[in-house]
Amino acid sequence: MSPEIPEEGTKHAKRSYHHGSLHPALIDAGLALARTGGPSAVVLRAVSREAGVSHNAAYRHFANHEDLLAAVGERAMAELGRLMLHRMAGITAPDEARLAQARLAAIGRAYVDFALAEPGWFRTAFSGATAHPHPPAAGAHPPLPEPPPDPLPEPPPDPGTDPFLILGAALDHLVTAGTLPATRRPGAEYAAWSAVHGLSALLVDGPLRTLPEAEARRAVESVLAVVARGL
Amino acid sequence: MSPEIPEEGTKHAKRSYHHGSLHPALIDAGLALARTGGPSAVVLRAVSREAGVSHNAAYRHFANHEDLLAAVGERAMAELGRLMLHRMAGITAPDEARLAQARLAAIGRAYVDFALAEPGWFRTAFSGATAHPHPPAAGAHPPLPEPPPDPLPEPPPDPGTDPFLILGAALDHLVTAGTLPATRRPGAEYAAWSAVHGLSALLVDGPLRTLPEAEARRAVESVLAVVARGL
DNA sequence: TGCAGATGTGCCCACTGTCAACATTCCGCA
DNA sequence: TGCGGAATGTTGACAGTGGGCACATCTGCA
Repeated sequence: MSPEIPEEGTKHAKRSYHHGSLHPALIDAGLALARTGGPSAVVLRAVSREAGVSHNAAYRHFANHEDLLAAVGERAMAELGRLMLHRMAGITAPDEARLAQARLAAIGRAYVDFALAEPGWFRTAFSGATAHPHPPAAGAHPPLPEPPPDPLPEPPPDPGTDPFLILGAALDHLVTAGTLPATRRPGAEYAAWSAVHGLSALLVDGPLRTLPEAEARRAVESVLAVVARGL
Repeated sequence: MSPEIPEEGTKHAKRSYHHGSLHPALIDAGLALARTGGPSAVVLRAVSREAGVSHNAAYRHFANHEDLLAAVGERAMAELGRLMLHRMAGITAPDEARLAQARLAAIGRAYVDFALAEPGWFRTAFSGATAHPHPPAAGAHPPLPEPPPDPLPEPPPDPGTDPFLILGAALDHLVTAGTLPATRRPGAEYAAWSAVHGLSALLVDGPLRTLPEAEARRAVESVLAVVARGL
């Protein structure tokens, strides 16, 4: 209304009408809000406010609220993938077979640990409409062809951090190490992923939410053991 | 404002100021809304409208929106349990061992089928704060002691329809049939439940949402096979 | 230099959950 | 029988939400 002087940069130093990089700034702000409050905290207006911009500015970068939430969820998913990779990298074993097994268990543990340590991000990662275009994939995975460098503004945010692909690689390793019969490889990710994701969901949001820490730990190991035996 | 004649019963016949049984009516209305729209469709005002009552009337029966949603979720959960029981009842087998195995598979299939057939209810059942007081239960389940008939207005809505308890009974059956070593019984529900719940969540809301029907079927069987082998 | 498209702002709307004040009805007790 | 308190429903208001529109401001390219 009144021609008040707008305080000259309320958070970000140089900002005169044009933010410069609102798109990533909005995602970052959303990620911060999602971390503590889950997907429902990723409120368009709060995100815009956090980015030092009026609501509605976001509509220049995202089609709608759902679109923004999906972008934030994708980042949260990548965060999960990053933890899986990190844990996997720290594993050593006397032979290839045991290495492959230990790695599978490690990424499984990482999955649940992430859900428990960052429930806000976990919920957000799976709340969005992040419709993975995972094709049937009932066969073997070639090592990430990724033929056309599609001209999207955002390069697919680290294709290496996709939890599903990380799991697939771990299962492939199990095959080459001779631990998993090749005939059982197709579809194996469904069982492994489902078990670990289900436990995470039940512990974070579901009826197992009240399980005491120690019992939860035991449940994780129990689930991992069943999967290892059953694959 | 103006003293208009209020149409005399807009849906339920006799209703003059007092509804008579608003509490269950609200839950029923919520259940109907949840079925098609999931938990986010269980809107306080819409539910009240559906029950033929002004918004805010619900506050005489539920502490807040979350409370109502939890009640609706509990009913949706019971619906899931009902399907599991129904499917289990239809199973026959030449001997006890195979019967127990087939039953376990049947309730697992029922779980996923329910999620796929009634995604709205499935989401609602697990969205609410229905904090099951499932204690550690790492031991054996005595056959539902249920000692004090607690004076709650709502008798625990059919204790027999609790999916978790149904699963526990099926696993117990596996033990008595000699298929599952008793030493492996503790914690077995975690693996079984997690696998089936995880697959459901991934198929309904998660990255596997775009999986074609046939592939989804295959994934279910794959997951069930791994669990059966791994338990 | 000028102007078209990109980006950000203000104002508006319908809708939501929740609160407080009020109206109506029911039930137990005299 | 009657009456008063406790349940139960209603009305109106509030702040906060996602979203649409017109307009302001800036940036890059001819």
